[in-house]
Amino acid sequence: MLRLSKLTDYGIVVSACLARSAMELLSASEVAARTGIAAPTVSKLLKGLGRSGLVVSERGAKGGYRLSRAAEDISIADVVDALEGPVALTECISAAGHCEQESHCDARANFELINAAILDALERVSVAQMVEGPQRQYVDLDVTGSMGRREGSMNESV
Amino acid sequence: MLRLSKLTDYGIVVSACLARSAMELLSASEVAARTGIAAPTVSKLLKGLGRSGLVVSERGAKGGYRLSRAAEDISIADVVDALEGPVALTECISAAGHCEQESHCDARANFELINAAILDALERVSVAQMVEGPQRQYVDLDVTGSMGRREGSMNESV
DNA sequence: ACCATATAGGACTAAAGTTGTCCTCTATAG
DNA sequence: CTATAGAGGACAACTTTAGTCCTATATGGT
Repeated sequence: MLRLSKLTDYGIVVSACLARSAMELLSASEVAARTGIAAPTVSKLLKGLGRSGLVVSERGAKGGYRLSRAAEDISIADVVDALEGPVALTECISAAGHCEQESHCDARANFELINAAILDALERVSVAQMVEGPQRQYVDLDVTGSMGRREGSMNESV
Repeated sequence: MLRLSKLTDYGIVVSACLARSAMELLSASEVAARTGIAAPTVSKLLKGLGRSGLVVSERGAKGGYRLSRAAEDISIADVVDALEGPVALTECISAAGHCEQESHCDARANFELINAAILDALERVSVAQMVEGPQRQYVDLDVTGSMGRREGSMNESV
């Protein structure tokens, strides 16, 4: 578990679809057709992404959606944030203090760190990269070189 | 969002509680009293942790639970895994292939990388550390110094 | 031997969140 | 002025999660 909601997952696919068409205006139904996701759902997602400013819309006939900025500048964290709100691994991170423990809760500070690490992982991948295919870059520079262990878990082979 | 279930969150607290008492045997009700979590819930969690081998139990009067190995050797990822199953950010990571896209899904490989990075973050913190309080080590090297970056995250100092 | 205490395991209920659909309103191109 | 397309919100079905309870089994102490 520890899973992204399906809607958010779709949201990333939808964003990637827009990224593929650069700055072209795509209607919600066009996106639905291309991604295979049900039209009303795509519509809902695009509205949500629009509210957060990740995509911009044009109404009326010939209207549609496009990304508000370069796909390289939109991270997965941005999309997740737009659709599910800020990443907060545990309740005590988002909601302050109604935790009976608090006093003897050394855990919290550590949770915040874990949370930050996860957020970092999500920020490090852009929508553009999702379109491009497996990211050598990411693998080489981040997971291997740093994000991971000191000796690099994933591909030492850098 | 992108949140751990509350039960898992409690599970970590329960594990930390056992860690605090070293190898002493604690009954479920004792743990409940110490953590402030409802007794039946604690009981349920301990059973779950027992099934995964993270804690060992002794039945009968004077029975109770204790960690099966040193708290240093149990990571948050272990606890999450025990209680919610393997970390899988998206469906396509755990369940193979019923995704209409698959063909033009460059996303998947990237999801796997993000997933690995998150898993890594969870593996890097032990239950023992949750008890010890804020991890200077981690803080200095990761959040402060870099958190993301190439310079070694949690304990470069290894 | 018996009883009190504890865990094992599973059934079950209630609450909450997630998904997905639909309807009405507004804006724009032709 | 009409067809198309987004905006916004209501809502119903479904799934998951959280928490409780009950019965069976094991063990220590009297």
